[in-house]
Amino acid sequence: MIQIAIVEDITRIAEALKAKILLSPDFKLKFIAPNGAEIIKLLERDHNVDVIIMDINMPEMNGIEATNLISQRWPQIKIVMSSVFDDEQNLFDAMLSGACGYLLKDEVPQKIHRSIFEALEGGMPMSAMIAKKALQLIRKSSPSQNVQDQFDYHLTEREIQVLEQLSKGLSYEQIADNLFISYGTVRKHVENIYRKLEVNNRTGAIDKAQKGGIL
Amino acid sequence: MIQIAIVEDITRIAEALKAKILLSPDFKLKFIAPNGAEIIKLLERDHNVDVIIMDINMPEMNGIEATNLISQRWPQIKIVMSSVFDDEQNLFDAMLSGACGYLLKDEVPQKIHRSIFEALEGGMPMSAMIAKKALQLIRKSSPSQNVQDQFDYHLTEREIQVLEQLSKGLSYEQIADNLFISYGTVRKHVENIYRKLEVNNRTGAIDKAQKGGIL
DNA sequence: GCGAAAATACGCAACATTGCGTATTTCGTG
DNA sequence: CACGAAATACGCAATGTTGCGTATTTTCGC
Repeated sequence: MIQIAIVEDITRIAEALKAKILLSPDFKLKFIAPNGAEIIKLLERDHNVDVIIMDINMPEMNGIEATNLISQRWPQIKIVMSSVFDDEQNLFDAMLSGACGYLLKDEVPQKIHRSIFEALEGGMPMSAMIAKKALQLIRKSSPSQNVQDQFDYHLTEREIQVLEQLSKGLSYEQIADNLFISYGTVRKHVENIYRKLEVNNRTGAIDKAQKGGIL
Repeated sequence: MIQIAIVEDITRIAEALKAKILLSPDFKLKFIAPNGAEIIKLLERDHNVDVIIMDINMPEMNGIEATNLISQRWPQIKIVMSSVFDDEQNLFDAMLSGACGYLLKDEVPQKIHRSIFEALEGGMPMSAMIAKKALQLIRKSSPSQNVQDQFDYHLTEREIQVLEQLSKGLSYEQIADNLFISYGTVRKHVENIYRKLEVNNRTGAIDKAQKGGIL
């Protein structure tokens, strides 16, 4: 069962979204919050959430700020933006803040369902209009000179997940909590990461991972 | 019925892809071509094709060149790249040539299925690994530096020096040694840095400093 | 189904980091 | 000169990290 949260200030829209999501038996709607501050309070009590659908314009704390905080503190939670705006700046801000996808508000249920699965699989779900903008952005960005083929340190999927959380400054305990494994297991993963990267502390690992294109 | 074409030189892979596509009754496999030159000959006779799944590395005419030609001549045809390579340059070339999506070769049937629909709807279907790269590209080309640069954390010169050394993974003792101050002083600087950046560990400080343009 | 690789988990011990309090000295500005 | 900000410095206690050993369970390809 995939745990979903909706963050949206306009009740009518939140209800519509809820209805669309509940059409599928794969999803459980865990939280509905009216703004960023509220969802963070809820997550502090229980962060067992897979995907958050986040509005951008909200009172109290907007979607960008909230996404910044959440993606820092619980990096394993996937955040998909939902907005009526399809401009470049909002897309940028969303992506920079840690969102993995961006949907416009009038999407049909099937598209929303697919987007949630895509987000979970590490994809980048977007509405057609947004995809067009994203494509333009990628095409505009200059062809990178340093296509320095990354070394393959043979990190496993799980190790990369741990490394990502390490790089955000989370403690072993927080990482264990986020990934639903024990403190001891996190420690073992970290040991293996350090051995593979040939470093002996967190900062060295991050440095090497960033230079090697892992992060 | 959605008309599909496969362009792939390795018979084994082409057959595997064909099998995956034929799992769905929505798709009709119209053409299988071994290279870019061949698919173009076929399209010249009959271009009633909705989506082409195009390999990149092929003899005669590679996928990038072929995509360039096809997207120019039959712009309504959606082209999704398929490759074993997940590097930035190939992604970039593919997007420039007119492809709308990029899949890695080992995708499961459902993902391919979804990707074809997404392509038709104007989306940007990508494998998880590719989505990650695309996200990096977008983030790199960010014009919105001003969003973060607004915040001045009021770090002093000395604090920035300490922060720089912190970010390289040096211990307090090494930093003290490098800056000709005592261990205790380094600690105090670190405390002040963390307070100003509102973090409580080294990695969090580095993360924030990098995002905020301090480092 | 066998075997290898990965993921899970814990204990011990050494060492490093962090938070808080306190205090003195240095330096530039009004 | 007086003031405040910055830099210097140390002690204590709590917490976090790292390295090493060991061990079981799970997953995946052959």
